[in-house]
Amino acid sequence: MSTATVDHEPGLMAGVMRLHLLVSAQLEAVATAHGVTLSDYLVLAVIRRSPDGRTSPGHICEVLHRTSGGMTLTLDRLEAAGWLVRAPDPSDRRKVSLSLTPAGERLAVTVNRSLHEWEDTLGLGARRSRDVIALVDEIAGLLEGAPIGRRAPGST
Amino acid sequence: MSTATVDHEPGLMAGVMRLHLLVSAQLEAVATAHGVTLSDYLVLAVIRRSPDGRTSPGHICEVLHRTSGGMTLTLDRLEAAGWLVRAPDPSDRRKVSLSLTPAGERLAVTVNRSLHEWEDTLGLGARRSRDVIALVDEIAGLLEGAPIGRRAPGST
DNA sequence: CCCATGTCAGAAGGACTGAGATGC
DNA sequence: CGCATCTCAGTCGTTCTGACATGG
Repeated sequence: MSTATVDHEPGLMAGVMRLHLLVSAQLEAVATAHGVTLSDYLVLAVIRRSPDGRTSPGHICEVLHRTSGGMTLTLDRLEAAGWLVRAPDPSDRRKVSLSLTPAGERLAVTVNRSLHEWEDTLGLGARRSRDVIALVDEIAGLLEGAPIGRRAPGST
Repeated sequence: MSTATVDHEPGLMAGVMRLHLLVSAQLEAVATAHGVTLSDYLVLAVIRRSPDGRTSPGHICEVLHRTSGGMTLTLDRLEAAGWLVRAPDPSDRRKVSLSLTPAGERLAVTVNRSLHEWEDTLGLGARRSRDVIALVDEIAGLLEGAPIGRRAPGST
């Protein structure tokens, strides 16, 4: 059985899993405290952080790994809630231009602030934070290059 | 309005979010490659890592932040798939004792191995890993003590 | 009698698939 | 004509809520 793997530190996966669960629960809790799911907030956040505060459904699908069919439903819901509006894109009339309403902007900002407060709660000092950021970014970079979890561009 | 917060490194939450999304997608991908969802795998994993390879539904609910009603359904599904069995607990006849079947054990081991391979893929050296583990454990510890996301014990 | 554990039935909410409309 | 972008209709799998049966 010489599977010749690096000897597995018996705690990394367990730790990753534990952290993943914890982070999931808490991010979700922060968002729902403001009346949105984390998924919905992420859609608003993507719009907010796009150039001019505008993007297309397709772009959101790529960023959040969602299908276009599903995204239509989500956008319907968010639009009905008065958090975003759809407008025709002048440059390419196949596209739709999404932007936040004032209420959507407020919500996104509020949730974002809560998330930052949650972050502060952890009590990492500024210096610690910098190390963590570097590590987080490094690992995120590795993951983006990883073989698993890539998406074919043409998601129906 | 001197909210006196630590000045927000403009990247931590973004990084956490990005990492969270990436990790979610990849853990899910690893699990589904073996024909289970991550959620289902986690149930199997909790059983496997319990003393004597046995636990109760209630215990799994606590660990995974799930409701008992929902857990019943999940257990029904996993039992029907032949991955676990329910048995009466001799010491307390209200309880149910869950254990993996050989097939369930095999599946859990296989997925676990894939997760470790995924971890190796990242190419963190053994030394790096140790640092990451320490950090992960530290942050997980902080989160477990955090105010948000606690669960009342009596989840119906 | 009260609490704990688990199950059941019903319902909701979210997301996907495949087909189709419109425009480039 | 082929491709891209988005929408629509139908469906599915997962989880929750609340009521209930059983046992300590």
